[in-house]
Amino acid sequence: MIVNSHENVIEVEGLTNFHPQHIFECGQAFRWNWDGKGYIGVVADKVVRIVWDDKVLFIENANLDDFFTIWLDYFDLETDYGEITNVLSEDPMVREAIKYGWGIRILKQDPWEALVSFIISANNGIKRIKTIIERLSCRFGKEVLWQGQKYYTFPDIDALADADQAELKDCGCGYRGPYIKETAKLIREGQVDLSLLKTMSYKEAQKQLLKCPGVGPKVADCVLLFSLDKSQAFPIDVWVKRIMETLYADELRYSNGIRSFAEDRFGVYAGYAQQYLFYYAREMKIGK
DNA sequence: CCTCAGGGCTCTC
DNA sequence: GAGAGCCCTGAG
Repeated sequence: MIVNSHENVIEVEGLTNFHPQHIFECGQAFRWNWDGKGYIGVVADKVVRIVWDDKVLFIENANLDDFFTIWLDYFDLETDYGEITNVLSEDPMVREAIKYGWGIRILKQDPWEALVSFIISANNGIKRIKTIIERLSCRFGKEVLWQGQKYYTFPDIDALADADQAELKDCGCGYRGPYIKETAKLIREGQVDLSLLKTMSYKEAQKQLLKCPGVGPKVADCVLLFSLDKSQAFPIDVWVKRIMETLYADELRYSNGIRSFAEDRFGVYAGYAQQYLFYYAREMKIGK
């Protein structure tokens, strides 16, 4: 991996297993949007555009300092996905799924943003999730300008802890409004300390997250996988449930549920396997 | 126009 | 542990 920079654009060469569409449209993050040239996203207080030409990754509006403090980690560029896909390919089902979802990377998002985002995700479609998060950011976040366009940071904890229910409702949160506000208050009061969760075990961190209203096993697993480096998390949504019951019907008959089966089968790579399977299920419209 | 499902959770029994 | 109900919106 060779990194260069000029005129506020980072160029990363020698990268493999990087497919922007699969990364940004697999439902792990909700603030990346295609603008005709690349994917524009807001991470912390930075707006960047990601352009990929099959050889070089361009990160526009970023300097070298940002690259090493933010983007290297955010895009999980130091993880060897070749090794992960090799190991997972021992399972013929996942090997097939990887054909469709190759180039996925698990983004290392901010835990607070991931927590709120996946509370919103409950019983909701990706399109509406994105709309709600944009409205929340627009109303409660801070404005960031880039190339004459306005973007908004994700709301901080105080902003949502102090939000009016009516405002949350206006943003389209529906019945999740109270969950968001109560979760924000719980974190502000220190009853759940997100900064400690990375150093905890998967099970301990999961237990903490489950204290938050609106957070059940699926949402907790998403937060653990997408923001807390818990690669053994295996979020089971309707898509993953369907694809697992389709692909592993026989094995599941003799196992103690999907979660337990995935843990045994995929181990610490369960989260990666889940991403390939989720993408595969949606592409193939399994069960539809 | 209608019905239904969507990266589920909470509450009740 | 099983089941109903849930804000709202896009898809059919």
